[in-house]
Amino acid sequence: MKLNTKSRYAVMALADMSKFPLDSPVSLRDISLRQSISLLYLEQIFLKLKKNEIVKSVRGSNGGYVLRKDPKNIKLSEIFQAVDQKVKTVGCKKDSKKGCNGKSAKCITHELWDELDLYINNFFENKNLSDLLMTKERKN
Amino acid sequence: MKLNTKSRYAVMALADMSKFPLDSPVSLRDISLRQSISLLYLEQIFLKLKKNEIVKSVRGSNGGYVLRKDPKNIKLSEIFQAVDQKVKTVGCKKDSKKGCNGKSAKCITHELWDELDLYINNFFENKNLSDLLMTKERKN
DNA sequence: TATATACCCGACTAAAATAGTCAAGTATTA
DNA sequence: TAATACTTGACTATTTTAGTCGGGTATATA
Ligand code: FES
Ligand code: FES
Repeated sequence: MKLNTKSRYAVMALADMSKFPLDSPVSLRDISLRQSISLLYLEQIFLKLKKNEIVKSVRGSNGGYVLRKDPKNIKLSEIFQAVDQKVKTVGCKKDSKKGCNGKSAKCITHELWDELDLYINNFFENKNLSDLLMTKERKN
Repeated sequence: MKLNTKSRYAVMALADMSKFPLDSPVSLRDISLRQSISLLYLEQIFLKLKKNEIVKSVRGSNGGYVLRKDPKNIKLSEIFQAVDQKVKTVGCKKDSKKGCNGKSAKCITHELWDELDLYINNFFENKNLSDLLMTKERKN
């Protein structure tokens, strides 16, 4: 049960952005430097964030990315979905009628993992970007 | 954010066991057949469960494994810990003072991931083996 | 006491996922 | 027109996962 860097960086980068005036573009280069994330990797991530309409891009010199919504309204679940990093706790195909064992019924633990899935997603559903910022004394 | 088979199988196998008389040994071969889990993989898993005193072994013909405690008292967190599959949400070393970026301070998202870590572990802490069994109508 | 059953244990490996990099662009502004 | 910054697809090294393999040892029962 591990969180991957793609999700972690996506949130980190967006959190970085939301500390700056929301209407002026923030360049990936700056985020890369401040947060020590590979620029090329960030580009890959932001392409997805853009496609999923979480940010919009401003090309050219002095360009960068701009948040499309107030940080208060950007839920972590949206971000995760955008970089398509889903929570996967069950062993079986989610829609299939078959179990993880190939048998026709769901296995004895299926319900448990399903519950865990919901539980975790609930966390992401109830957290937004601005929650990250209102902790006491944040710099860097 | 994905659950691996080791943890999933460990819980599945123990849940299987706890449906049988608790004092007579259950062989891995039987579990393997009922739950469609590779026997050799199960052996690997049970070695750890044994070392961590969740089960004890009975060697020889008619042998198998026996739960060391009532299923009611076996928390999922114990099982996960036994097969050493930890939850890892932060990018940094947990005890280190350094951040995931190599800098001297923790990153802007650290607190969030730490909270998530606690949140997930809380789930495992509050579930035990017997919770898996009391759902209506369980066979296979 | 022979034989089958079942646990014991370390080492090994194929395949998949992760965490990036690279190359070759295009658009915009100063 | 030079510099900045986004765009996109393909590629790759490394790590992790999900097992397998081989060669044991202990015990029950026929
Ligand atoms: S996890 Fe869905 S059937 Fe086993
Ligand atoms: S996750 Fe701990 S410092 Fe970034």
